[in-house]
Formats: sequence, C-alpha cells, structure tokens
Amino acid sequence: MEENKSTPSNFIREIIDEDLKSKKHSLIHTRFPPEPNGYLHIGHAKSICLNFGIARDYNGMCNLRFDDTNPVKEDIEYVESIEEDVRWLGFDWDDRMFYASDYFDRLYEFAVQLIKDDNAYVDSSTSQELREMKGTLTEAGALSPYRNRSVEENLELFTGMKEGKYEDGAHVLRAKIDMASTNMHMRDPVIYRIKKATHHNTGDKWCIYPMYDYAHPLSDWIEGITHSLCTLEFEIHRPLYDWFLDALKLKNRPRQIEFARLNLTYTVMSKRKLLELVQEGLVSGWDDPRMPTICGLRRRGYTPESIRNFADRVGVAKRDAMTDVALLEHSVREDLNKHAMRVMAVLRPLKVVITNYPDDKTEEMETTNNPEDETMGTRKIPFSNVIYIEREDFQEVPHKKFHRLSPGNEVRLKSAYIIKCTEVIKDDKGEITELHCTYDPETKSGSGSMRSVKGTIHWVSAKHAVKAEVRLYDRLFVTEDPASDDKDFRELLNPHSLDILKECYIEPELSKAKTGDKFQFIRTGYFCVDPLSNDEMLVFNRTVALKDSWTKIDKK
RNA sequence: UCCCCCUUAGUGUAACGGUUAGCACAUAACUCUCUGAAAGUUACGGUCGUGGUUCGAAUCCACGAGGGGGAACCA
Repeated sequence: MEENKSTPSNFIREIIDEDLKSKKHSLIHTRFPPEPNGYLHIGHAKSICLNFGIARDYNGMCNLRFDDTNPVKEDIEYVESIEEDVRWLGFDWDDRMFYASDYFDRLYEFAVQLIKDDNAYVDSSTSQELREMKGTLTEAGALSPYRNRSVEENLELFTGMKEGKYEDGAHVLRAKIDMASTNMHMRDPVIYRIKKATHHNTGDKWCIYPMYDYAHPLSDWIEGITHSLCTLEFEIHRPLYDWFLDALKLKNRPRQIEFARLNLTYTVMSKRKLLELVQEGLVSGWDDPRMPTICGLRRRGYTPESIRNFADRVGVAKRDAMTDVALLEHSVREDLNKHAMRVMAVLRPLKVVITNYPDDKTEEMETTNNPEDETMGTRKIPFSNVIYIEREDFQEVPHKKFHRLSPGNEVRLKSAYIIKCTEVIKDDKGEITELHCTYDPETKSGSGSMRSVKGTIHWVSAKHAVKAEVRLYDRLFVTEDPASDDKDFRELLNPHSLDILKECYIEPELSKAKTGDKFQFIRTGYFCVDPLSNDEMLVFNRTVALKDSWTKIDKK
C-alpha cells in the first residue's frame, strides 16, 4: 500500500507505545473479529483501519478472525463478503484467517479445566429460572441449586452435553463467579449452551457451543493477540474477559481496549435496521449505493483510499460521537479530484443550434483529461453545429450574478468556442425547446485568443453524443440521527434519495467505459459506471456532487 | 433505584501541570480560474458548572449537571 501519510495518534496507540517501552510486548498483534452474520459497513471500516493500521505502523500483525460461536445466525455467504470487503479496503492478513470455531476443541478442554478447578458448573435450570435467579440491577442474584454439584458430576454432565445426550436447553455450563456482583455479566454467566444445529464451519461435529464472553478472550490468547480492540458496549464485559484468563492462569495475556463506534449523520448503522431496509425492499439490496455498507459505498464509487483517509480523520476516542457525513464526502472528492478523468456529460439537456457553424462540419477539440495530473494526457472531443447544454446553464431572465448563457449574452463552451445566444425557441406551452446561438471563430480553445467571458459551461455534440442513464443519490434519511428519533426510522426515509435521469448525453469517449470506472463530469460531480450497465445502456451513479457555491448564491 | 464509562469551537479530534488551546471538516468572504470545481488567503468559533490543590489547571481532586452503556442459552 502506498500510504506515506502517518495516521494520527490516539489513546490506543499511546497504550501500545507504553507497552513497547516497558517491554511488556515486543511484537504488536491485533485482530479484526467480525461475526459472519451480515455485511460490513463503514463502522466496521473504522475498526478494520484501526486494527490493520496499527499492525502496519508497528510492524506487527493483524488477524482476520470470524467470531462464529452461534451457528444459527451465521453463514458462509457472509464470510465471503467480509473477506472481499477487507481486501478491497486494502488490507491483508497473509495466512492468518481464523475462525473461533477452529478452537472449539481447545475451548472445550479449557472448560473441563474450569470445572476441575471448581470454576464452572453445569446448571440444569430452565432459561426462565436462570433469568429469575439473575437478580436485577439493584438486587443481588440467587445461588442456583445446582451450584454445588461435585466436580465429578459436572464433568459427567458436561461430557454428556458434548455427546448429545441432552436436548437443547436441558443444561448449560456456567462460570462460578459472584451472583452478587454489581456487574450483571459476572453473575455466573453461561459459557456453553446446547444447540443441535449445523455449523457453517464445523458441520455437525458439535452440539454445544461456547458463548462470546468465554470464546473471545481465549481465542485472543490462542492467537497471541496483544491488544484486543472492540467497541464501547463491551466495556462492561472486560472484567469477565480478564476473569477467564485469570482462572485459567494464562500468561502473556491480551488486553481488551474499547473505543467508540462510528456514527454517521443521515444514515443508520445497526445491522438490524440495515437488514430491514433490504428485506422490506426500501433499498435495492445490501449494495444499494445509498447504503453505508462497504459494498454499497464501493458501488457508489467510493475508493478504498478515501475510506482509509476518512477513518484517519475521524480518529479514535472513548466518547460517543456523530460524524458529519460531509467529512466522508470530502474524503472522496479529495481522492477523485486527483485521479478521476474529466469528461463532459449533460444531465438535463437543452438543444443549442449554432446558426453560423456549417451543419456538415465536425471539429475535434482537444482537452486535458485531468488538470490535476498532466500525466493523464489529453483527448479529442467532437464539436458540431448542434449541441446539448445543461438546462440550468441558461436563464432567460438572468439572476444578477448569473454569468452563464442568457439572451444576448456570451458564454464559453469548455474546450471549444465562445457562443452568444441570439434566439430562444419555445413550444405552445411556453417551454423552452431550443436556443439559437452564434459562435465566434476567433475564440477557439487553445488558439491563444485573448477574449474571455465570465462563464464556461460543458456541452456535448448532439450527433456524436451517447445517451446514458444517470442516477443521482441523496442522503437516505431526512434527519441527522434517524436512530434516535421517536419515529420509526422508516418514516424518516428521504423520498428523494434516488433520482433517475434517463435522457442524459455523454461524450462518445465514454461509450468505452466499464463497470467501476470513475469520472468527474465537469461541473456536476463524480460518477462511476454501475454494474447494471450493458451494451445498450450505460448507467452511471453519482458518487458525490462537486461543491457548489452557486446554488447558495442563487438562493440569496 | 444500583454499577461502569464519557464530557474541548457547529462536527470530529489534538494537548499528558507551563503554547496567543492546535488540526481537519462545515460555514462566510476574498483572490484566481476555459470546471461558480480544485487551489490560495482570511474570518468565524471552544475547554459542561461550581469549588479546591498549585507559582501555574482543559489536564489533578471533590461535588453537581448532562450524555452513553449494563439484567440474551446474541455478538
């Protein structure tokens, strides 16, 4: 990866610096541990950039580990999409792709050890009874009648659980900690449950599965993880994370550190809500370009570089935050500005006839592909007497600060000539149907003409242009924080989040474009070719509009 | 009602007892421009409150206020 810019420091990197200085660790080892039960989103991207970024900067390692301890929720489909998304973001785990389920044998042995040390017991209460004995936030829990079973009996029952002698729910294995703890997670948490389900990785080998709280610290320890980074909601689980490592007397222990998850304005980030949007057809799928998923952003035209830069800018801290989506948008613009080829595309066409230009003539106008990058070269654009311009680039009665085309006024056609509007043609309803203009042959682009006018607009030659479909996206929700609103988030969807334009004209150069290709449509925004494109019709997605100070002036 | 965590401009972050409290985004204005883009310049704007410790506090302490989290055989 060609990343030279250093990622800003944060409290986690400071902890790592201290651990290195004190020689607690010499090699830093992190992990990104998604549960394969859904698609990754921009919030996961923050975690991925954090974990893999730390490994990169400290010459350490970062594992990809699937936290797959609940077979009924997980699926191989998700495993594959997660691998693809992490790789697309630009990170690599070499040969260190693991599953928590790879450790089921060792986890089982650890559990046996806990039983032998009187640190765990089999409880045969129902889940209802378990819940009742748990106590409340203000009252201590009750000791289970099964809490003092002998080691022998516990061992026999746990073996039986493993061998499938009991039905789901008949028994659970619990850690023996403290039913009076003010931390509910320490009140003898369940660590194994019976689930006669097929696991995507281990098949039918197991019918008991470890719980997250138990599997996670031990998986970290098995992999030699030094710093186990997770989000704030696991803070309260940390004493339990440490308890297992203590109880099993493990050396070289990993340390769990929590940070605030990413929230972005005008979208939702919870897997549940995202799933509902997909299932209820409120979006076209996980990769709908309006979704905050990695695959959605990819289809929208975001680049891995821009997302990595965004993650760096957002930073890492412990306080809950709501990041302005404008920061994400700025990050793509910045990247695309440097790399995207400039092309001309007219989204809402208005026909312009240049009356003093021969109707059988075509000129090839030369233009630069990217003023920010000379190495991208130049290309030719055909010019003729009938062109299309953007409807909004003409005002019959111009706003006082408007300096594009209006009756009797001149404007420059980018990379071509200066034209003057001589006549406005309307239909019987008063709608403007076309404009008649004259051009000044002395003002050809690159000819050294000294004449300059205030405005420059984009255009395409009508007879050479290619028709295309362009999809304009806006924020998915109308409020900044739809998740916190009293209303159901569905009621807060932005009805104008997708605007499909079917009568757009693009310069012929673009007919060669392939899925994923990215362009700047001059003066309108950054666009990429959607996978829906086929031989008959190119479909473009607007990644993000260009910053626009004109509409602000116009509104004043 | 109990426990844990958090609190710096509009937003996201930096400061590690000593700086005019820095940076980015956003906002506004100007310059420049064959993209009303980009770029450049400038402006705007902040330590939750009250006490205390100290020569000195955003930083340490206490209390208060506000926000978040916590009782799944989920992760």
